[in-house]
Amino acid sequence: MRTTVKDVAKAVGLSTTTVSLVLNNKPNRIPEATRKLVLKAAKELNYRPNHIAVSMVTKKTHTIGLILPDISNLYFSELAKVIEEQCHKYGYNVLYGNTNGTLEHEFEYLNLFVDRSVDAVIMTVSSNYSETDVKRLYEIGETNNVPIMMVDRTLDDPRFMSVLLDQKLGGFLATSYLINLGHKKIACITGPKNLRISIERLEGYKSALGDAGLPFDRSLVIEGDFSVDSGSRALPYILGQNATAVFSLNDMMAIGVYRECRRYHLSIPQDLSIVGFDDIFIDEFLEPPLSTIAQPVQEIGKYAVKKMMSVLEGKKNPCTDAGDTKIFKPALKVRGSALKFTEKKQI
Amino acid sequence: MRTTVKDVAKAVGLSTTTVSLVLNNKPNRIPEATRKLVLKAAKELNYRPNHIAVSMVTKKTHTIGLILPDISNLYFSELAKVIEEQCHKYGYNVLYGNTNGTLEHEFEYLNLFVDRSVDAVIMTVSSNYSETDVKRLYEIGETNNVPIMMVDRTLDDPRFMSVLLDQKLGGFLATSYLINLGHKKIACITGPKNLRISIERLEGYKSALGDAGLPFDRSLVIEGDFSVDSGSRALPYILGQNATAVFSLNDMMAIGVYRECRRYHLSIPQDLSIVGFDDIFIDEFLEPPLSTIAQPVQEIGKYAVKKMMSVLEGKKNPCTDAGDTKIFKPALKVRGSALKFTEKKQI
DNA sequence: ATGGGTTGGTAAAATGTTTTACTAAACTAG
DNA sequence: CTAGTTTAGTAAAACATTTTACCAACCCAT
Repeated sequence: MRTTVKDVAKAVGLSTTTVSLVLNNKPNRIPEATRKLVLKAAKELNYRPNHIAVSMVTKKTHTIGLILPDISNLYFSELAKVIEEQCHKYGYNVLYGNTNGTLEHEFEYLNLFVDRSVDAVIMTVSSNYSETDVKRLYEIGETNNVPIMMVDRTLDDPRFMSVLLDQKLGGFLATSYLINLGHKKIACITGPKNLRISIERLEGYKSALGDAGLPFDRSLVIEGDFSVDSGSRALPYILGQNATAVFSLNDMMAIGVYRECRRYHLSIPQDLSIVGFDDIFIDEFLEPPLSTIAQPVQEIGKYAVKKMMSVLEGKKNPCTDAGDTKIFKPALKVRGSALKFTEKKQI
Repeated sequence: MRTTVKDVAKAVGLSTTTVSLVLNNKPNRIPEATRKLVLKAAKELNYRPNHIAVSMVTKKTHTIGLILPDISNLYFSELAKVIEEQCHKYGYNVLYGNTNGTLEHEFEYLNLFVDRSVDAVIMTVSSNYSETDVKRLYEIGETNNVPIMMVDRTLDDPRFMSVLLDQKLGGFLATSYLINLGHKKIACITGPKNLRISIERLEGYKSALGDAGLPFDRSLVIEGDFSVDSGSRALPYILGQNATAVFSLNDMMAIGVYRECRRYHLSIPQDLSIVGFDDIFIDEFLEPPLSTIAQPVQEIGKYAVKKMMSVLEGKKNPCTDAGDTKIFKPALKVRGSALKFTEKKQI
C-alpha cells in the first residue's frame, strides 16, 4: 500500500497539517529541526502524494487534454510529441484522444476530459462547426473554466485562443515557386472543399496565379480528402487537363500522386512537377525527395503550451479573457520534385 | 459552475444518496417515479459526475498510462492509436508519456502515472534493465496495485504481462527470403547490440543461415541504432564486404540505406537487395517499395488492451497473478526491394 | 504579574462522490 | 390490533489531501 500523509504524520508524531505544510514548503514558521524530521520520514517511507486527493482540494490536475484528428498521421504525431514534451517540462501530463475528424468524437473527448478536470484543452478541430456547435463548445469551456486552445485549425470565434499557420501564404509560396519555374498549367489537389485550410491554401494558390498574371482555371482544381488514395485518384484527371505541375494541399496526397505516376510510368519531376504541404518526415526519403511547404511544428507546439501555461498561471480569467491568435509563417522547402518547365516535357 | 449531485438533490428535494443511487442505477428498490424524477433533473441541469471525486472513493480512475519511446515513430504512433481507440471503447482514457528510450524517463512516467492513480500501465521499455531496476519496476507496480504490461519489448521477468512479437521468426523469415533468392553474402544491420530485439532478430538471421548451410560471418553484421542515419552510415561498410543483400533490423535504417544508395548511384534492388523490419506506413511509397517483416500492430494493440481489461475486471490480484506472455507471429511482406541474385549484379 | 507578541503547532472543514448502516412509515398477515 | 415485513429513503462515514482558523506555551518588557 502507498504511504499517506497520515502514515508519515504518525511516524514523526505530528499532525498531518504540519506534514503537509513542510512537504509543500509553505511559508509557515516551521523550525528547521521539524522540517528535517518530516522530510526524512517522508523519504524513508517513500511518500508520494496521491494526486487525485490533491486535485480534489486544489482543483488543479496538472493535466491537459490533447484532442487530435489522427495521431498516426505524421504531422500530428510530431505535434503531439512536442506538446507532451513541453507540458512535461512544466509539470503537466497529457490525456489524449483521437477523433478521426468527427465532430461527435471532438465533443465526446472534450466532455470526457472536462469530467476528468483537465486544466486546459488543446485541440485541432477538423469538422465543420455550425454556430450552435461553436457556442456549445465555448460553453463547455466556460462552465468548466477550462481554457481551450485551437491549434492548426481554428473556429471563427475570437474567444478561443488559436495558434495557426498562415495557410494562404503557404499556398502562395508553393504556387509561386512552380510559376517561377515556368509552369503555366498548375493543377491543385485540395482537401475537403469547405474545410478552412483547404480554402485558405487554395486562396494562396489563386493569389499567386493572380500576381503572375495567370488566369485561375477552375478545371485545374480537383477535390481530394488529404488521403494518399485521393492523391492517386486525382492524377488521371490532372493529366487529362495537360497540367505540367501540381500543388498538392498536403504531402500524403502528393505521395498518392507519386504512386500513381509509377503506374503510369511517368517520372517526377521530368514529366510532372509537384510540391506538397506539411513537410512530413518521409518527404526527404521519397524518390525524388518531395519539395513542400514546411510548417514549424516544433515552434508551433512550443508556443502553444507556453501560451497555455501563461494563461493557466496568469491572473486573468483563463477562459473568457484568453482569446488571442498567433500565426506562424510556413516556408518553402525545395527538394527534388519540381523542375523548370520546358516544352518537350509534355507527354 | 458545474452541477453537483447536491444541486440535483436539492432540485428534486431528495438526498444525495438517492440521487447517486439512481444515477449509478444500483440495484436498490427505487420507485420508477422517483427514478424518472431524478433522471430528468439531472438531464435538465446537465449533471456530469466529477470524475476526480468518483475516483477518490472508487479507487478507479478508468485511466491507463501509456509509456512509449517515441510517439513520432510510425510504429509507435500506430500502436498508440490502436491502444487509445480500444481503451476508449472500454471507457478508459489514456495518459501518455514519451521516454526517448531512457530509463530515467521510463521510471519518471511510471511514477507520475501511479501518482495519478492510473488503473494500469502499458509500456515498452527500451533501455537495459539491471536486476535491481526490474525489481524496482515491479515494486512500483505492486505497492500501487497497478498491473504493468510490456508491449513490443519485455524484461526477463515472468511476473509482467507481455505481448510481443516473435522477433526471431521475423529475422528468420527475412533472411530465408533473401537466401531463397540466391544471395550468399547477406549483411545485417542491427540495432543497439545488447537490446533484446536486436539479439533476437539477429538470432533468426543466424538460424536461417544455418538452416541453409551458409556460414555465419561476423564481419557481415554491423551495429546501427535504429535511426535512418545509422542505416546510411552502414552502407559503405556493407559494400566493402561485397554483400549482395542486406537485412536491416528495422525499416528506418533501411530508409537510410536507400538514401545512401542514391548518393552512390546504386539502385535497389538491382545492385543491392534489402529487406527491412516493421512494415511502417511509408514502406509502400518508397522507390522501390520496401519488402519487410510486418508486425500485426492492430492485433497486438487490441490484444494488449483486451487482456488488460480482463485483468482489470477480473477477480485475481491484477498485479501479482497477471504475468502471462502472448507472442504474435510476424509475416514477410514482399514488395520490390529484393531481387534474385545473379553474378553480373556485382559492382 | 500582566499583557503582548512570537513560536510551534493542531483540529476541523472542505473538496464531490459512493456506500454502509440505519429508520420511519406504510402495508400485510394472523 | 399487533408484529413483522417491505418500501422509500436518509445520515454519516470514507477517500487523501490542503487550508483556515485557532490555541497553548513561552518569552519579554513593563
